[in-house]
Amino acid sequence: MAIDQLDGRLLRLLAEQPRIGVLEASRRLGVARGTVQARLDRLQSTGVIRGFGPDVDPKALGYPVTAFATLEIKQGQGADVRTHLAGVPEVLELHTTTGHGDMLCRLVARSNADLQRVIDRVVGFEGIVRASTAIVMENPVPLRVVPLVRQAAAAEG
Amino acid sequence: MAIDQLDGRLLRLLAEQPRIGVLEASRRLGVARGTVQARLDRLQSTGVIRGFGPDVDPKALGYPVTAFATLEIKQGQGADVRTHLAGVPEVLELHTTTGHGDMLCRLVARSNADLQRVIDRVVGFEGIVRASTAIVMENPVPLRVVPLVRQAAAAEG
DNA sequence: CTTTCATTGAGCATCCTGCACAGATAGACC
DNA sequence: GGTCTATCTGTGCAGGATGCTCAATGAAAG
Repeated sequence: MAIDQLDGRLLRLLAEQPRIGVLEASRRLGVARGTVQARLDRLQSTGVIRGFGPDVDPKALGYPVTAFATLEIKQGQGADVRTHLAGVPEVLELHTTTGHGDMLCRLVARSNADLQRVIDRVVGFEGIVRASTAIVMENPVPLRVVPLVRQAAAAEG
Repeated sequence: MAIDQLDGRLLRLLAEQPRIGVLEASRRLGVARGTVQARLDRLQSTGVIRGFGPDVDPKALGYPVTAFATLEIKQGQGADVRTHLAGVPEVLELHTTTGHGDMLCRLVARSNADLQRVIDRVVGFEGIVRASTAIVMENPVPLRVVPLVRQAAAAEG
């Protein structure tokens, strides 16, 4: 579970050049091919690397609008709401949280007008008491893990 | 930019079996290898597929706590705040939004106590007026795009 | 009808993968 | 010191995949 420097370098290398193979990675890192293979296997079996799924851009799929909705849930309706939201394709992510709301979800839509339709569908469920939506205008920091990987590797010496 | 059924099936296949190659994909989809190769090239050049970066789990890296922070920014300090937050490794994502706050960011931390340190670092910047944090308890719907891909493919006939 | 484009199937040389093996190195432990 | 375990290294091999090209087919568009 601990990440050492070599793991960190490997992860960063994969993040920047995802299409390189094990052999090429071993050359860039200056280690033997078997080592890279073993590290990769370990990183995957320990769950550090969940997978190599394609990183799909919703914008390019025709969903350029992103929003975050904070939902307030009626007591005891959590499970039903989760099931309901999981059935909405435009719900990309759902978290239950502490704080003012009970849930936070990430939505996408084809347009601002379409966002209304999505929100109506999301909140059109009896377990949801209230929803407040924040539309994303800019995304100065896209989802990233490289800085975290660097820090985790440094922490382990 | 439009996604047809074959693109949709290819994307879903890649999402479920990320380690298969072009040849294996062509077999599963029942099309020629060159077709898969051409589709993949097109999906990447049009930006639908941003890449195949490793999907790293912060929890496995030692950061099991996730939180969302809504930030209120002093007028005209946006650029500085963005730069500041981009320099914090635990900030995985940052959006500027409409609504009650001005920015929304995703944080991770090593523990609830560590989260305090992260938040202090995040808000320890003069451009930030106020911050409210929601700690994630559960993640019933992890980040996903497959349902969206299915819908986008269906919409294009 | 003609043009255009995507798909197909084939071939080729090169390269990579998965696996195995023995030797070297380092740390933990008694 | 001696021993054990784990990791890294360098090597080899067979099988398979990749990137590329080509001509032919088919279908849709003008």
